[in-house]
Amino acid sequence: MTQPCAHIIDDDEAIRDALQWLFKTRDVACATWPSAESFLAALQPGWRGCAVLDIRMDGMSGLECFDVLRQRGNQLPVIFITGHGDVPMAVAALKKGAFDFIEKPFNDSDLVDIVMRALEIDANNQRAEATRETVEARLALLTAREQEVMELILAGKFNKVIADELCISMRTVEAHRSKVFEKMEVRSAVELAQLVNLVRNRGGH
Amino acid sequence: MTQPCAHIIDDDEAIRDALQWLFKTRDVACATWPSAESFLAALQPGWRGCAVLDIRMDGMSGLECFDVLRQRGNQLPVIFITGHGDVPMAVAALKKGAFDFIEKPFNDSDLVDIVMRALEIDANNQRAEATRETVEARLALLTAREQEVMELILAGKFNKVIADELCISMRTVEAHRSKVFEKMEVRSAVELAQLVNLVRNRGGH
DNA sequence: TATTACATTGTGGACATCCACAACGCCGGA
DNA sequence: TCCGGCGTTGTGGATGTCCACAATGTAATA
Repeated sequence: MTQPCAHIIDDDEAIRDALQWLFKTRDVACATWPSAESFLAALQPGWRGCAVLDIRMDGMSGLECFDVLRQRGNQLPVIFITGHGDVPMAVAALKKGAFDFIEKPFNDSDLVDIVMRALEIDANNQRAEATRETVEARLALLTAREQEVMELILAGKFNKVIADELCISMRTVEAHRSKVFEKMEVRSAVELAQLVNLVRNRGGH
Repeated sequence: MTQPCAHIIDDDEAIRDALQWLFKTRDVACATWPSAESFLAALQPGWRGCAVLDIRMDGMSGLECFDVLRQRGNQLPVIFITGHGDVPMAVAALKKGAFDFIEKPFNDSDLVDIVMRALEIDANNQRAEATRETVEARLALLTAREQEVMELILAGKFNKVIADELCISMRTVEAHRSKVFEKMEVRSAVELAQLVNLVRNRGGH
């Protein structure tokens, strides 16, 4: 079973062990990985928690690992750790969406606090993603025509107007409308709008 | 008239002049301020553009200036510049919502690029804010009762159900509903939902 | 005190939506 | 070739919404 945990990715065994021990004493579940490659190879979509990622590692660097993670569509909060970081690197990492960026040596309690905040954020993300996926799944059930009708419903148009625009009878629109409601599991146009707005809108940071 | 411009805030006159010249040659409108205090004293809500803020200044620091700006509800993109920055400072600034954080000496073209991106972002924000304010203004016209009814409409409930929940007649609900539509300038419950969702939802970065 | 804003309710009709029952043509897969 | 999904359309009725016309009571304000 995959419960939320902090994934520690560092090629230095001493640090992995130290962090593992640190998190253990603070009751934070964690897993350790000796390289970016091993972590990415094991990673499953659906893993929750966060990643504590060392930047300078043999093989793939932490920064590259982060890019791959995001390319795979994984939105896990990532906390970078580095002993040789500079301001431009930190700025670039955060602007790309890293959760935090700290330098060694760091204060243990600070790291734990950051990780716990990251875990909280991820728990929220999980709820949002679950909702999103549910809605997307329902949307996927709609035929092209039904989606077309749905858009016009969401624009607040009357069946009569929709019928005119699509050059079909009002009765047909009603049929599609009914199907849309059924597949989307809503009982009114307003509920539909609320539901669809859950997965749209939230764009453009 | 206040057109979008880059506000350069630096206590070093040589730098102000240099940046002003730089922006002028790149056709980027700008204004200069010799201190955080002078900028904040002149600042009007509604000013658009971005701020290029030196961190180390006599009197109020750039970081403090940023905090005051945000406390006032101003969302202008802020680009920090510093000659003595470190990673934690940069990280803290970005996590608080700074647009960018660069070190001196910096490449002129880089700064111009950053500022131009900031100006773009701000132009988008302006549109979003304008919409938001329009909707908020309409919402403010609603009486308490009307808002109450509106919430139930947005929940997708029938007038009959709303009447039961508020212990009033269906006719009264219809009257409120009508008033809500009129004041919100929409013609259907779906339009209302779309409009209100523009100002809700977009929370929780 | 007179005015105004607000919440409340009723009647009646026009219009829109929801729904059950019924049917036809097209197209792709078994 | 037959079946099933899909888009299409119709009828008719129950239910919900929109709106004009009309009215009453309360509270705050000018």
